[in-house]
Amino acid sequence: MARDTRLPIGGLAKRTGTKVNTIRFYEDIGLLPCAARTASGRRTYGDEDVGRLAFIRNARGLGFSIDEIRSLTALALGPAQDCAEIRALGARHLLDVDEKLERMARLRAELARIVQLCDGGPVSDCRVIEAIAAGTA
Amino acid sequence: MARDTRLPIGGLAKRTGTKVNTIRFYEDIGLLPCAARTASGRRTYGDEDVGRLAFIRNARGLGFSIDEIRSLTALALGPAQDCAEIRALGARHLLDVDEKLERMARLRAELARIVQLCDGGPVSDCRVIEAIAAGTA
DNA sequence: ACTTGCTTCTACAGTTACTGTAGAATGTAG
DNA sequence: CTACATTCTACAGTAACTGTAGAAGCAAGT
Repeated sequence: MARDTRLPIGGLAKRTGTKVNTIRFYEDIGLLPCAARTASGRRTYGDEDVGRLAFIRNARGLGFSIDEIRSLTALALGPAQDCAEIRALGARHLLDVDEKLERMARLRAELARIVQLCDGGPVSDCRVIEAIAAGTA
Repeated sequence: MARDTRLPIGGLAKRTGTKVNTIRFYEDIGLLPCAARTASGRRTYGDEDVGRLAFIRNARGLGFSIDEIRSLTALALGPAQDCAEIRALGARHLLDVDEKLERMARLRAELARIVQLCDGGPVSDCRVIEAIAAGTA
């Protein structure tokens, strides 16, 4: 077992791919508990902190908002019955993502169409501006 | 010809599906020119303003940033040669959108997988939290 | 004429999730 | 012992709005 793997904030940052300021920010808003400090007042982190921050970063990467992550961790620390709520939160988020994906796909098609309007034609015939102005239905 | 179709800010807002505050915001940052005013100091808008705001809203809907829209309108008002630049801007934005789409699709798959972990199993076996914490590769 | 109620005015604070900067102190390597 | 890197706190800035406060203007009903 690797004991005494205490990291300074920069180490934790490197380990989790997070910026130092972001870690302090998470502590400020209570997403991370207050870190332990050295005699001189510097933050030190252990394995549990690495795990918790990794969880946060992964959840953010999955598109969960900070408020959602707050719910998620609160539920995770709560009674086992709340598992249903956890799943519900995930499912709701999945619906959001699907909706966003659909909108983006439509946007993509429209944008491609508009950019095509320029392709190969003489420069003076560019209709991109007009196409955008005309609206995307 | 419909002359005298001057609108107050609320009318323009309704016509273009924009909030009143947003219109003022666009004026503040110079995206819209300063509006004409009535004797008592209220903004009035004509057809050209409707068109310009519609263009902005459509471009925003297509995901262009305000800075990009600034470039677009500057180029649109410039010499015809800049059409190539307009197309380039659109193409660049299209690449961005494609990239975002890809990332979101991957995220969607991972999220779906995680939510599945709960489905049908007993409540006490929920692994959503662990799955998120484990990272998404 | 008067009052009610809606719209508009300016100006600024709040949102989300960070990122960057200033200035001081502390830690580390040569 | 002297650089240089890291950390500390505290606050300003980012994007693109949204919301609020308090005052003033305007249109309609009585």
